[in-house]
Amino acid sequence: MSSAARDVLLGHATQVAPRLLGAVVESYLGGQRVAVRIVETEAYRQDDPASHTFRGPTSRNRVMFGPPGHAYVYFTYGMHHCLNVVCEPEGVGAAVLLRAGEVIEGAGTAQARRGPRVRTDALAAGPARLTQSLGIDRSHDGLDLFDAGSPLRLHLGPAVPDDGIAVGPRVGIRHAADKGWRFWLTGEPTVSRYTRHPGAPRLP
DNA sequence: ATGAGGATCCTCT
DNA sequence: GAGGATCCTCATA
Repeated sequence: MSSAARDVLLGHATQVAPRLLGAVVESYLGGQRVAVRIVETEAYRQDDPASHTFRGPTSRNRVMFGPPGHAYVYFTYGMHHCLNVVCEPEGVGAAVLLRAGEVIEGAGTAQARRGPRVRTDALAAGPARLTQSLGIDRSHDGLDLFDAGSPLRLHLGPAVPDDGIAVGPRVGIRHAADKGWRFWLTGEPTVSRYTRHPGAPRLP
């Protein structure tokens, strides 16, 4: 990984999350090339009741405690996978969930994976939709996103100016739903639909 | 060994 | 806006 990328990823998860907006995830999984430009992210870290690492290392979350720049992929709701970029120094359990993006390469492959009726804007407009378009599952947990030989890579772009970024509460969680740890690019049609968890308190 | 719940999505009303 | 799909992971015992 370049020293510039390293500097970005070593930061606090809430700094890294907005910095990943506009970055491109490139997948060669399944022998097909699909690239997605990220438009929505969420920060998760160890001192955070909503994070998988809140109760310490387990076999599932161990890569979140590893070096930054690797993929943390988890399985949820009995059928969905979600992709995170591990951040902060090794030993700290922190990552950024990639919640939504725009398919910019391999739309035909993404469409085939998602189904023929899915609208173009919706191909990767959600964390599980994004992994499905990219062909990601639990077997890809731990991949180095900054290794030139990896079938799954992350390309950082320039930082987006603050006035192009919106901030709000994270989606689908019970705990710490008041924190503004979700970030998205304003005016993007591929941002996921916001569905507040039934048990979550409202923003002040 | 067991049970509850989950960083979601789709379909239908 | 509600409900079901579907199974892994973790906590408790």
